[in-house]
Amino acid sequence: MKKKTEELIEEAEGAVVNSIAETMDLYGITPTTGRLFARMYFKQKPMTLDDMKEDLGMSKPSMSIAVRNLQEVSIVQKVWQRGSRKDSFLAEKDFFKYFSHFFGSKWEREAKLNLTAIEDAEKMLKKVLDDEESGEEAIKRAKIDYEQLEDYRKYCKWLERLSDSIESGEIFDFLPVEEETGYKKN
Amino acid sequence: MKKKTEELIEEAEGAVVNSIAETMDLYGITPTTGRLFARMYFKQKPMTLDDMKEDLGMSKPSMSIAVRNLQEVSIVQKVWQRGSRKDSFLAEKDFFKYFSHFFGSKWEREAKLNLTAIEDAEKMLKKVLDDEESGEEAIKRAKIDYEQLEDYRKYCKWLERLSDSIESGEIFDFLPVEEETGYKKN
DNA sequence: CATTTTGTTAAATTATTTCTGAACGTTTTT
DNA sequence: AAAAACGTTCAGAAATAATTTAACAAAATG
Repeated sequence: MKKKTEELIEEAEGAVVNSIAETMDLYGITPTTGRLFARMYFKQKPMTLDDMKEDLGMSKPSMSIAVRNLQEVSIVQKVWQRGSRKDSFLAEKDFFKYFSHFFGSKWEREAKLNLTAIEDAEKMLKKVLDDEESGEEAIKRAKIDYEQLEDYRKYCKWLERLSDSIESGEIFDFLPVEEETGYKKN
Repeated sequence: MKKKTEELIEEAEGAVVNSIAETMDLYGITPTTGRLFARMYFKQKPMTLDDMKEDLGMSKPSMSIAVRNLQEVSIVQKVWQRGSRKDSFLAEKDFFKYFSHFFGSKWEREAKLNLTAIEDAEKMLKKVLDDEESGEEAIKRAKIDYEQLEDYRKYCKWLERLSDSIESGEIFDFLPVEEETGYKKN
């Protein structure tokens, strides 16, 4: 029954593949990109575009795009394979690194984007506040907005620091990876 | 020039609205849902569906769905307004709470989903490993998968703890919200 | 240097999602 | 109790996004 056990393994992997793809979907990763990563996660050797194509039963351009998406969030790496002149790719197996890369880069980008928008907005609001001809209502509204944005700015700054401490691994000092389940340190 | 200052304020808010909507999009929040939240963020009073409809220039069903999405991640709340029998909604202005609710619930869901998939998969893999008739190759593969899944499980457990410490606010002990920029504590 | 291999881009098709007006069921008002 | 107001569901239309085939450009081979 060699066939049976192979099937069982495939089914086991399949369950996790579905789950990983579904959860990645929660964060805006498109389904096939998610599925590709999950499949790669179970491979012990680097995959070429042709491998992926065959594995997922999809076209090569689709795989090209999907793998690029994964590279962009640094959870898949291009590796060099002697002998083959095809590009080869390897998935990140350490989910802690996965987490760091994925959220680290997203938060960093989020913070940067919003900080510049906040700067722009605050400049305009200052103009309103400094303008003699601004109406009372406008002044009031501008003031409220400005203060709110200052709070928002603090959050963005915090996000940046969070991002740093994620990428540096510092966060694992605060929240260590426990060795085994069932034990509690305190 | 009262008109001018109003416009300037609108432009200021608009810049941040765009930025917020764009970053929410990064995490799988649909554009109009993101835009709705961002607009609500700048309102000092609760909004009704009709307010939203007018504010975004969209249909009421769209607003109904969008606001439901926002409620689901706990960044918008239904509030009671005396006098009106329409439902009123208020956006979360504290982005730290926003962060907690948003990622807290997502991570929790992610962990739960994957943990059950891992359990299922491990059961199947055990069957393969215990089966006398399993081929050598199958055994090897099952073993590797099993060990990998154990690592993955540790990550999911960690995610659960992270989620807890986020929702409890404990994380702010580790990474405090700094009062002002430019100062460093150490 | 011509030929083959490989990865990406472009255009067209297909599938999916989003949006709206209409219909519906509930609740409130009169 | 009838009428009006309100929020949601539904079906179809419109807009987006994903996928594929075909064409292309770059690089390696012989």
